[in-house]
Amino acid sequence: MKMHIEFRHLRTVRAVHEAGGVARAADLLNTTQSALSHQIKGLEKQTGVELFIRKSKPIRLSAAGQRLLKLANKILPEIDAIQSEFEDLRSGKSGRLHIAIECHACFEWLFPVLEKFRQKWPDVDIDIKPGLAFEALPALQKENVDLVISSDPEKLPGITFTHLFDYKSVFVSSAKHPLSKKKWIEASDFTKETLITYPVERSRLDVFSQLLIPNKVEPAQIRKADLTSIILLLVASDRGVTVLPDWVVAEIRTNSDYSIKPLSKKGVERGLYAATRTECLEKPFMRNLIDLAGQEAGRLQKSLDSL
Amino acid sequence: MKMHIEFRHLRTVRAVHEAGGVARAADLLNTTQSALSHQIKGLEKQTGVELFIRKSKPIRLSAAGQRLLKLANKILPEIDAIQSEFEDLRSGKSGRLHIAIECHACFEWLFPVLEKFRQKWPDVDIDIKPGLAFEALPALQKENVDLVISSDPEKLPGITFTHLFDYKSVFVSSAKHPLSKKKWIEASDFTKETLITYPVERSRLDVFSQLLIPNKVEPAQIRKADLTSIILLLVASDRGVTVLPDWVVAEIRTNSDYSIKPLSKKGVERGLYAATRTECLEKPFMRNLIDLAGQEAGRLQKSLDSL
DNA sequence: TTTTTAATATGAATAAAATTCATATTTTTA
DNA sequence: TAAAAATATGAATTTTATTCATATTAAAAA
Repeated sequence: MKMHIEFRHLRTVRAVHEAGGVARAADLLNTTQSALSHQIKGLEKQTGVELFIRKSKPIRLSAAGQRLLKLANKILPEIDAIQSEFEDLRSGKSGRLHIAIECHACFEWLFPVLEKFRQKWPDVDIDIKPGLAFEALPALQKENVDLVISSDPEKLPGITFTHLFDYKSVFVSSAKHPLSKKKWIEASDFTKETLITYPVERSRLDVFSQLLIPNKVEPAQIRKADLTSIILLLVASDRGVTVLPDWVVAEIRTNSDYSIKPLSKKGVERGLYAATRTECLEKPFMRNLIDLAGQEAGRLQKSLDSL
Repeated sequence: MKMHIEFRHLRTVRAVHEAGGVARAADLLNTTQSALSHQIKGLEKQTGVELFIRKSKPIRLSAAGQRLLKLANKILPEIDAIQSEFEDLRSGKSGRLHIAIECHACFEWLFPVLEKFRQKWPDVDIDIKPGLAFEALPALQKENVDLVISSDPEKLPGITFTHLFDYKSVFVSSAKHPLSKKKWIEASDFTKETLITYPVERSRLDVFSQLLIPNKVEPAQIRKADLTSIILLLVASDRGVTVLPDWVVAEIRTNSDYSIKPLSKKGVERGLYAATRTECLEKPFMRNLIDLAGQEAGRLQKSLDSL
């Protein structure tokens, strides 16, 4: 008295209808006539309703049975569909790729990479999660995101950092700016300057973490801007100076309005990494994304060298 | 490796989501935490997909798990619905009432009965099956129909005939017709007449089965018409004569255009029966229909007597 | 941190259920 | 009416699901 309607029953009802009889349905379902007979009997007992008309010999569906058939035809394709979705997931054709970015400027090179990726893996659910730049790595561990772009590799259990490329952080000012006379820029040079940065915590800005904080220097003023193009516009009109990755400023290298100088005598060089859960590196689309990122990095590098 | 997705799994996924955790879901489903844990594990093995994120402690649905939840929310209400439909069927609140009518004129009194019935049993699927007047009883046995209105009760296994009412077959002609002079009409009176009948086999027309065939009389001409009102129209304009049940002609009794006479000296009296499969008499709606038919018959009888 | 507590996982035993086999019964057809 | 086809049934068997006892793991508290 506890049995429920199960998918098995729906399949049986459908098969009996389509094959026209229990015996033929049994062939269709690779089972025995007896099994189906017991099954139907059990279902009828459970529901308390006659599903088949037994007075005719290949048995036919009763009105109630037809109602059940209707349900079967509605429901069974749905699980077939989800099974095949799961098959895509398992084979790595589809999946989730939710990304957190620690480094704000990275949008610049990430978007073209994602555009290529999207065309190749249309079934992968791509998203960029805003607002968790600081807790990006815990979020990665907790499977809230699947990929973190970071400059600070750490030893974390279950997390793998894949090196993408290296870049230099460079100082940018207007060509008219007094500091443009110098060969390189030191921390102390910022004391009297307005520094324009992305609106994120200092710890995530190379100019602070690599230069100003270690040297305990505070700029005269700090001004924040979202977009790289706006930062550059402000710099061009001499409202302040900034520090950006070299591949960001590649496009303005030939522009005589700007002056670009290394930070400190030996330069500030940093690496960029893709952090993923180690097991996710198995997934073809994940490896492919990291490959594409590496290729894009190579392209950027070449465009820098050629200038 | 052969297990399928089952309703059980959908219920579990839904419960784990709603209760927020396996242990609480187990309470909800009146089972143990262990059972659900094994269940989930089996399902994940089957689909090859991680349905839950286990790194957080009340475990959460993964992207794939959410897909499954969506399916569960779509499918589970559907079986709940069908279960309650079946419950209605079992309790006799709903059901199928497909009717075959052997006697063509019976539409006249059946329609008002069905109208009352329909209001009382809105969930019963009523239909009148045309075209199987002759094989009505076999169709009843084979469960193609559920009720047959018949004048010829037979002893058949599994079939019960319930008497509804008796009626007389009466002769109708125009008032100007020569036969309207007679006290009653005999078979031989038809020899020179045009007889107007419903378009069905002779065996199903009382005038033939009860009078003309036994007396081996053939009318001069036969003309067929579908509707009682058309037959009466033709009779009024003296295009022929007809034979109808007394309750059909009740409404024209007071109309001086018509003459109504008994068939033969002692009259042709017949019974009308509701034939059903014996087990269907258990169903409340079936008994009620037969009751309603009896009441309607009583009403007809009264309207005859009062004239 | 370390400890404690809550939540989930697991293996073996048990319980439940579905399927098969052999055969009986019923319906249809020749 | 017999033969053939289709379905039903009971008991044995196999498969599957659940429980129990306990281990493991993640989160919360100290």
